[in-house]
Amino acid sequence: MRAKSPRSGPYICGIDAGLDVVSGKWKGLILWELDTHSVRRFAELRRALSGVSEKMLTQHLREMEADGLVHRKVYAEVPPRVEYSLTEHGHTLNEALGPLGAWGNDRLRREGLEVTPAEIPQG
Amino acid sequence: MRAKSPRSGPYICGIDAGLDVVSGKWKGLILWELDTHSVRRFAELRRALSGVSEKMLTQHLREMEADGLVHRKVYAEVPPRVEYSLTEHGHTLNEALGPLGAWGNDRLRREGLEVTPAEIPQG
DNA sequence: GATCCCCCTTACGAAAAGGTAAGTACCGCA
DNA sequence: TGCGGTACTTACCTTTTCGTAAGGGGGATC
Repeated sequence: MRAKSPRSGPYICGIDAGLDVVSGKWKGLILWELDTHSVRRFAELRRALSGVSEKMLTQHLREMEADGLVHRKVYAEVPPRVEYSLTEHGHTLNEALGPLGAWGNDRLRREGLEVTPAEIPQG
Repeated sequence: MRAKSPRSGPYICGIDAGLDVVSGKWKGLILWELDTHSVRRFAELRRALSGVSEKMLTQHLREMEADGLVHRKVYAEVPPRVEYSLTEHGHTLNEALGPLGAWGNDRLRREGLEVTPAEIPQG
């Protein structure tokens, strides 16, 4: 199921290694969502990331789990219950992305770019 | 020649808008290289980014120019001379990427990931 | 005269990323 | 009995991204 091989070649620098784990259409948002809510279930994430497909969501979550960013806790219940949360590394990564988010907000403002309505998290 | 359409849909948040301009195999490194040397010619960049093809380099530079990150100055000489440098926005973006770079360096260390030899810029 | 350097452009193709749709197995509710 | 909810998996297809290879037009160098 793994769509992203664990990286073919070596990394070039820290930014390269940092960008690698967040490159993915929804990863930044997953990080932000898990940081603000601390614990989220699969369906909650799916509703929060409007437009994401179930396939992409599970794929991204698995990759982020493999990268040590999110923790996945499965309850042996029926119906199934799975809870996602950030690991310590995921939390520090989210903090490291703070300045980039601020820069991005500036960019949105100064270029008058379109932003999805409903939610405009200031993250 | 534009390989990346200026973004189909709206942005979700600042991180989304920030990641959009740096997603590209060599963009982080171009940013870093232009920040440390302030002015670089095409061939200099090509040598610095070992492994990049000319096509990708020009493509990335054009996209970053369109995004207002780099400034492209062409001298009407022969042989042609073109100098690239960071704009103000490119510079602030690079600063905003600092924490991510530090996080990435931590990741490289703690996971013992492979890094390209020769150059290990601490950026 | 041949080759190299400069800064690209173009064409072609492979690989990766992402989207769509359906199926799984079980349960509660009406 | 049928539908919706839980958390996925699988197959198939399109789009995007990246790489390879070649050309181009002039000048300098050997």
